[in-house]
Amino acid sequence: MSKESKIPNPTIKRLAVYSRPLEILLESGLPVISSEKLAGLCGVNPAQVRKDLAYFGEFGIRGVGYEVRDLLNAIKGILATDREWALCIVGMGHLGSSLAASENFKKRGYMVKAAFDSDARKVGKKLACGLTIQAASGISQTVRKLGIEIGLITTPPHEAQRVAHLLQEGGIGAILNFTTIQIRSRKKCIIENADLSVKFENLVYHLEQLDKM
Amino acid sequence: MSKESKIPNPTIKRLAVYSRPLEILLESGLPVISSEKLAGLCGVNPAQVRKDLAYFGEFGIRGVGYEVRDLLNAIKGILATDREWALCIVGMGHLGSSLAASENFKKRGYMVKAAFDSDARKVGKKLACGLTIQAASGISQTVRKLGIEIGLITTPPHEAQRVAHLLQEGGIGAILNFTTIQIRSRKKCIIENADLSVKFENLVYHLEQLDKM
DNA sequence: CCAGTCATGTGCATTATTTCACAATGCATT
DNA sequence: AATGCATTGTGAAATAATGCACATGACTGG
Repeated sequence: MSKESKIPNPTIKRLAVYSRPLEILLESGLPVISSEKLAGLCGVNPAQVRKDLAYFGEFGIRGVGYEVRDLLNAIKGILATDREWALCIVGMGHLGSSLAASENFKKRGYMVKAAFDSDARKVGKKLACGLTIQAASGISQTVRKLGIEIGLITTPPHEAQRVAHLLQEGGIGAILNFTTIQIRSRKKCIIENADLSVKFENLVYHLEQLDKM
Repeated sequence: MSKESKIPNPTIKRLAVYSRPLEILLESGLPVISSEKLAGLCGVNPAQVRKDLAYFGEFGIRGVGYEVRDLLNAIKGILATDREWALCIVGMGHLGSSLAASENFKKRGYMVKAAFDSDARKVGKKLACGLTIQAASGISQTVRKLGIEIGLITTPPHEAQRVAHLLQEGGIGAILNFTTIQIRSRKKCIIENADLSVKFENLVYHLEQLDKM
C-alpha cells in the first residue's frame, strides 16, 4: 500500500551516523553545513549524503547547504528518535547490567522499563537504575502489561531462542540480540543482531591480512 | 602484491556467523553438515554459504556436505581466531568495565592486557579481572611495551579522537570504536565502529515503519 | 537586473553483492 | 562397474548500492 520507493538499509544506518556530528555542530552554533563537510565528518562520499537525504525530501538549499537545526530535526523525525521507546533487558550479566546503567540510553529516550534474569539468585536484586530484577518466566506478561516495544537479549547463547519466544509472546515489536546465535521467529518481529564477537573477528581477519604483506 | 581476488567484506562477517552453530554442532557430535542446513541455522541463502567458503578453497564433499570439525578449523584459520590477541580498553565506564570483566572474550583468546581512564579518581583502582586502571596519558607507551594489537574505545565521544591518536602513537593495529563519533586517522590502522545507538536507531526506524501500516 | 559562484538533487554508469541454475563429482547400492 | 542420488562449486543473471558529472536553482555583488 505504501508508495515508499524502498529505502536501502545502508541509508538508514548512515542517517544515524550523520546525526552525531550534526548534534555537535548545532551546539557549536554553526547554522549551515554542506554535504561535502558533513561527508568528511562521517567518512563517506558527498554524493552519498545528498542521495541519502533526497530519499526523504529536499532538505537542502542549492548553493548554500543544509540548515543544521532543520536537518537534524528531519533526521530525528525519519528515524523516529524524537520520541521515547520502552525497553527491557533480559540477562543481567556484565553486559546487560552495564546497558541498564547507561545514562546515554536514557538521554536518547530509550527507557529501560524492566530487567529479567533466569538465575534465581539474581531475581529480586535491585539495580543502580532503580529497577528490580525479575524472573525470566514473567517476561511475556510484563512486556504486555508495560507496553514494552524493544527487547535486548544479553543472556548466554543457549537461552536466547527461548527468551526471544517469550518476548514475542508478550507482543514485542523488535529484538536486539547480543548473543552469538541467530534467533529464528515466525511472528512478525524485527530482529537485529549486535554480536560483538563478529566485529572482533572482522577486525582480526583484516589485521592478519596486513601482517601477511 | 598479494593476488587475493578481493574477498567481499560481507563474506568475512558471515564466516564469523557460520562458526557459531558449527561450534555447537561439533560439541553435539554431528560429523557433517550441508550448506542448506548451515544456511538455515544462520538465516542466509545456501548458495551464499557455498560461495563464501569457495573463496578460500574447496572444503566440502560433493553429495555429502562439509565436515563440521574441518570446516570450523578452516574458518578459524581464515579469521585468525585460532590464536590469542592482545587488547586494551580505554574508558572504564559501565561499558568498558563490563567488557573487561567478560569471560567470553578471554575464552575466545582476546586477552585484555591494559585498562585506561582519563579520570584521576579511577586511576589506580583494581578491576575484578586483576588489572589496575592506568592513566590515559600513558597509553602510547604501554601499548608499545606490551605489544597490544587492538584497542577498544569506550570513552565519552569527545575524547575518542585524542585516544585514537594515542593508541596509534603506540603502534596499535586496530581500533574498535564504541563511541558515536567517527574517528579519523592518517596512519595505517583498521578502525571499526561498534556504535550501539546506530543499531537502536535502525530498529526504531523499522518499528515506526511497521506501525504506520 | 544580470552575471557569477556555489552546492544541491538526480539520471546514469559503475561496482559490489546476491541468487539462480546446473554441470561436476563423490558416495551408496546393486 | 554401472546407476541413482545428493550436494558441492561456479558461471552467468539479477539485484543492490555507490559514485560521477552535470543541469538546476539559490544567493551575492556589481
